[in-house]
Parts: sequence; structure tokens; C-alpha cells
Amino acid sequence: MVRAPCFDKNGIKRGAWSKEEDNKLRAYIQIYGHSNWRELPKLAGLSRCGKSCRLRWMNYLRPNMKRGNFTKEEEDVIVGLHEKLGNKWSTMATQLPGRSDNEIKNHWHTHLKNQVRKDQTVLKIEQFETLEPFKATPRGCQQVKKPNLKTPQEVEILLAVLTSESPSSSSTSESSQCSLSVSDYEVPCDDATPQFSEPAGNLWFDQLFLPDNNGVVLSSETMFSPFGLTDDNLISKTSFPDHIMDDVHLWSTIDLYL
DNA sequence: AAGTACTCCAACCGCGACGGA
DNA sequence: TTCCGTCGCGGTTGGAGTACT
Repeated sequence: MVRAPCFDKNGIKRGAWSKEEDNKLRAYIQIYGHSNWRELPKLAGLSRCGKSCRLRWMNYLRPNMKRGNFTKEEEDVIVGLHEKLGNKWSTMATQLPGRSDNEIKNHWHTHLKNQVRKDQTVLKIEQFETLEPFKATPRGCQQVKKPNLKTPQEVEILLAVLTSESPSSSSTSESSQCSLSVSDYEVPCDDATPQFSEPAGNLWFDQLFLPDNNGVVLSSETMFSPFGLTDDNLISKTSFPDHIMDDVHLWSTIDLYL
């Protein structure tokens, strides 16, 4: 899982390090230190650039470097630090003895990033499901609490929020397919519980499927049903509370990675 | 068994910061 | 003050190993 060794036009070796090279580098640094990385490879008898030597030492050959899997404790530290610091890998490495910044960065990208995002989404779904008077329901459950939207203009705002921040908004081919408008829906006059069915048209959120913490798939149906956006009915009488609009924003910006 | 797709991580690259002349 | 060399950081890539078809 390493680059094949090769030489560039200056005779500098690149690619994977051999055991012999490792030994030369380790032995030199243990005796003379590494005050000048540029000169080091010449003095150590290595056909490598200083940068490559430094990287090899920092990421692999330093004393007390840990090899192997990260522990749960280490992962927790990384997640916590990333929350605070962002992509400051070298700073994180100072908090994790025996781990290099490169190692932490790789582990984040291959294991932790998606895990954290998934956890956050589950949390948001849980928060969303506790909202009143709206109640999210699993796919297939058509009984939803009727929403209270006052005017078609309010619905227009909702739709604008949903469509303007869609994940595919930068993709002209997909964003141009957002064809939902208020006129697609009728204003209900009675209190009948709405029955949901997929709206006509090609909405970006048609493709949005979000697993909840019970493994239930939440789809565009679920996203819409709390707001009563159905083929048959949509609008009622009171205004859209700010906290609901906040959550509409939140939902509209959830990525499609799941 | 063979071909293809995906994962993972060591190594590379480019750039900004810093210090010395 | 400017220039130059070096270092260190974060993003990206290459490709071996593994899983899947």
C-alpha cells in the first residue's frame, strides 16, 4: 500500500522507503539530530530530498510512535479536538502522544468524518421529531398532524428555502428540475388529516433519504409530511414559527451522503 | 478464477510562515 | 525592507490490498 520506489531526474529517490533507508535515517538522527533537513540526506548517505526524510521521520521513525488501530479513547479525543480546532492536525497530534498529524488526518478522513456526520444527522432527526405541533413520521405512515400555514406566501417562503439551499443547487442540470410551486397544491378548507403522496415534479428532495436512529428511512415524504405538503392539501391558518423555519433551513442543507 | 470497484494510508505537493543575510 | 532558503502544515494522490461481482 505504498508508492513504488523510483528516481526523479535529479537522481532523488521517491516512493516507498526500504528497511535499509529507514535504518540509515534513524541511525543518523540518533547520533547527529536533525538540525538541517536539507543537508541531512547527503550526510546520512540517502538519495532522498530533505522533505521526504523529515516526513519519514515525523510520521514513522520517531521514537515511541504507535502503530496500529486507534483506540476508542483516541478517537474521542480526535473528534473533540476537531470540533474545537477544525483541521489543525499538527495541534491535535500534540494531544495524542505517538500519533502523527498525517495519521490523525488519514484516520479522520477514512473513519471518523462520516461517523460524526451520521451521528449529527441522527441527533437533528431526534430534535426534529420532538417538534410540536409537527410530528415527523416514518416512511409509509400517512397519519400526520395537520400544519398551520397561513398563506400561499408562507408556503412560497418554505419552498424557496428548501429549493434555494438544495445540495444540487450548484448543479444546473438538477436544480433546473425543481419545479414545485404553490399552484401545485390546493388550500384545504376542512380539518381532514392529510394523506401524503409524492408531489408531482422533480424535486431535489425526492432523492433525499435519511435513516433515523431506529434505522427507519426518512424520505422526502417524511420531510414534507410535518408541513402537510401533499398533493391534495397544504395550507392552513396560522403563521410558520421561527423554530420551524430554522429546522427547514437545517433540513434543506443536509447533504446527500447518506 | 478473473475482472472491477472500493478502501486505506504512506508519500507527495504547494504554499505560507519564519528567520537570517 | 527585501530576498532567499528552510521548515512545517494541510490537501491531495498513488497504488497495494481487499471486497465484491
